[in-house]
Amino acid sequence: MSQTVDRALSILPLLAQGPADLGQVAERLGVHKSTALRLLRTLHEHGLVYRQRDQRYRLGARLFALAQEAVENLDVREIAHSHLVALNDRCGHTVHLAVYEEQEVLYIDKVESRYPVRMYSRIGKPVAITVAAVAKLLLADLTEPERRAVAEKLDYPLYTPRSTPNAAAFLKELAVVREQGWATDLGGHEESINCIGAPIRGADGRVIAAMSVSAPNVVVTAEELLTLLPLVRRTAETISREYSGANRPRKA
Amino acid sequence: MSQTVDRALSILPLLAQGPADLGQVAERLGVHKSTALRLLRTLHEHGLVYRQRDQRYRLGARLFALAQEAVENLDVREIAHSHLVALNDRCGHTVHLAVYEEQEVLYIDKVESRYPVRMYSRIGKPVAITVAAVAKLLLADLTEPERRAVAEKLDYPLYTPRSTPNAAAFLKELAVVREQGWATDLGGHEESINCIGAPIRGADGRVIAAMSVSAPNVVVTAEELLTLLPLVRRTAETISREYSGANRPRKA
DNA sequence: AAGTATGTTGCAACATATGCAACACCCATT
DNA sequence: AATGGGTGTTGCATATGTTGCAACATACTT
Repeated sequence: MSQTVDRALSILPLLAQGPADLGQVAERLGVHKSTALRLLRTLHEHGLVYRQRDQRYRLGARLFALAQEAVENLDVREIAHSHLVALNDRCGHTVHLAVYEEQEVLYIDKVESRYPVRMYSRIGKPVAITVAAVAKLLLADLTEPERRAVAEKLDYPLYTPRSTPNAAAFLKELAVVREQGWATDLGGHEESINCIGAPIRGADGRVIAAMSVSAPNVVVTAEELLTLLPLVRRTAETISREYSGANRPRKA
Repeated sequence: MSQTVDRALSILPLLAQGPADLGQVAERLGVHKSTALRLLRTLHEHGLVYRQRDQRYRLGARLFALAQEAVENLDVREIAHSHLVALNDRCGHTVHLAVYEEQEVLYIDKVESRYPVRMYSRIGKPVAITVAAVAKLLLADLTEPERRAVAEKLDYPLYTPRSTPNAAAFLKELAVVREQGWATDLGGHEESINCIGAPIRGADGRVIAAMSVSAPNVVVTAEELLTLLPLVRRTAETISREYSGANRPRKA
């Protein structure tokens, strides 16, 4: 809606891929060098962009501070955290918390496994949306037309042979998840890693976040992991209740 | 340099303090509602701002993704991480890694203490710059006029009676740190927590990052903590060497 | 049903962002 | 030393894009 701002903001994802110099930025934006310079300067003044000693630009530190403050404003996270830690204490595996926003699912909290073999993931990283247990839970709660719209827009990368192959399969899986109230990812993202997850609901029953427990095959089999399901669901329900209590209906 | 972009970006820190509606944003920006609307829409399209169900705006999820990618581009962090983990394995305490950028010091990595009593800190959070060991190390490496300029611009909050009280004391402390090549924070931020830190240097000898080990009094006394100093310094030097190797002088 | 608060749109007037061309600078190369 | 290509930077005239306005929606109160 605002061309100038639009151009300026387009610089950020561009720099996220790695440092770039003025010429590169200008070229990839399709604008004159002097224009790019002025946009970069403005971003710089706000700390979103940093100029390295070789003159190239990269993303700036203020970005962290902002992301930090943003995450601290998410009350689900605050409420959930201690419960996630408690769950990790009991089972030892990696615990994740994720939300859905603007067609993306992303982790907003994580408690690391106590086992030496850890899976790679990171708060803030977009989740593999077609296979992750938390993604299924969050999308399953959308209305039917929304689900279809999203499902059709997605790519279905075959991380493994067990990955969700296409929109039809994904929609079917979402229906199952919606019905049963929990979800799994059995080797769909990485061959040797399994997850089980449960939804966290607001006072109105809508899914506002999802949590999961992940563990590699070498530590526990999928069957053993599934025995944790009741515990995971109970934890999710506890968080839901606490969240609903804190966020009274119709009060802002 | 660009008024429009400047205004748009000013919205972000504003929203960092909490959700706000259109009117509030417009007022605090000093522009007309319609202008604010268009700026917010642009931010929204880029995912930096999210519109909650009560129509209010808050910071968006893309911000995390960006911050995440930003931190992954910092090669110091990548190189240092395994060494920080190893250090934590040996001593058990919380280990931090921090950098200086644009008048701010911030944590870019952290390995949690193995002890049950943990200190509060978070990657991305700006560091208490006048007292933290890592901050002293990073600032001590600036040129004398730079140090003076920064020292005079800072506030000196008295977190505890042992906090650095003013610019003069801070500059004196920086001189000491610069001389000895390591730094401490003995109860300057929180009464019961002590830290020791060491600098990480690039190929040209300049300090590019700083690391520290922190532990509360109830776990180890300050004297005991200081016995770890040689280990901390060795770790910092190892990281420095590796970093200097990876970043050859005058290349890229 | 009228009234208030909020978000939204179209438009005309102006301010502002734009590309250009010229300049400054750094470091290779000869 | 001097030349040349590469980069980043500045001033300026043009017109493009942004602005505030006023009118319109819409939702929630009284």
